[in-house]
Amino acid sequence: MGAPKQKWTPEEEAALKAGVLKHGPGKWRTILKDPQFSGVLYLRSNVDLKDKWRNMSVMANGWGSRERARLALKRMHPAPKHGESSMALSALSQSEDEIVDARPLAPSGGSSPNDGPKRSIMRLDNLIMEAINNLREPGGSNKTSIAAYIEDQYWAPPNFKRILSAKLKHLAATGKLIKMKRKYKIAAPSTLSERRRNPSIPVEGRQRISPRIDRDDISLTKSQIDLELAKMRSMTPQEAAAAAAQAVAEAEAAMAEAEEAAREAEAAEADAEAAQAFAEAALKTLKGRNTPRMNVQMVHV
DNA sequence: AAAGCGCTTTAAAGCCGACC
DNA sequence: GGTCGGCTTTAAAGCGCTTT
Repeated sequence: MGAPKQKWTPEEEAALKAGVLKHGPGKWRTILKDPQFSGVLYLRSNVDLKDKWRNMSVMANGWGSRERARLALKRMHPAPKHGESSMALSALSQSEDEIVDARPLAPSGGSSPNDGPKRSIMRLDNLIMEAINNLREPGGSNKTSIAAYIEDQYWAPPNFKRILSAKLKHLAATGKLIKMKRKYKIAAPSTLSERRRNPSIPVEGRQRISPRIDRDDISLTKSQIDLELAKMRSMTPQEAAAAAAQAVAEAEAAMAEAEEAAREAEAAEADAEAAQAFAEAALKTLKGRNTPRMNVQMVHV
């Protein structure tokens, strides 16, 4: 790894958001060539834009930073002491495990995801095995076909592909699946069939689950993004360019205000509680000042 | 050109022993 | 018992290469 990390500045992030609003996600080269954004993004490649957008999307889907997780944890379990922290974490991970592997995937056949306890506990591990089993593809099934099968049979969360990738990687690493040329085969079918006969057999021990997955219903939703993109598409190129430029300017101004608010909060650190209340109040003020479009963009400021 | 994947870097958090 | 400092672990973020 030769090149040092090049951290994204708020201006670059704002330009990226505006570029995606104007051209749509996936048009990274187009965004880079756009003179409106090239001045800010001249240090970035199309791949940089793709990666950053992926990370930002992850944040928007609720895969928050550790800071957010830590704050949430503090609110749930205020200042766990030495020796108590493991208890608090285990309680948290338990609920998350239920949510992550169980909640998002429920049968789609007209029934709601809350269709009763017997089908509420469906683990992604089992679904992957089921998909590979039922697809019966020679040489195994690739991630796309597995995802297609599960999405066809069950309701999947917006970030399902990413969850699936991580899970496939984990299963391959633990030897439950064999990966060959991007295709996955079940390594130990006997174990699976035994588990089917006796569903009480745990698939595996409690996994450490990231807190981000169960928050895909907060902040920016896909429908909101689609709505905004549809609005942009209905505009003339001039209107779109003007709106994007305004978005960049508003985002920069909002971020400057947020930074100022943070500085003021730090100055009030004599009382941590008071500082936190101040930051939240400042955030509300910022959100209130922005247009509806900006509210979408500023969700995870 | 875009997407996917795997790796490294970095920073924060946790752990633990030494010291007062 | 409390705290300080060093070490380890973990996960986000960024980069490079490969595949589609």
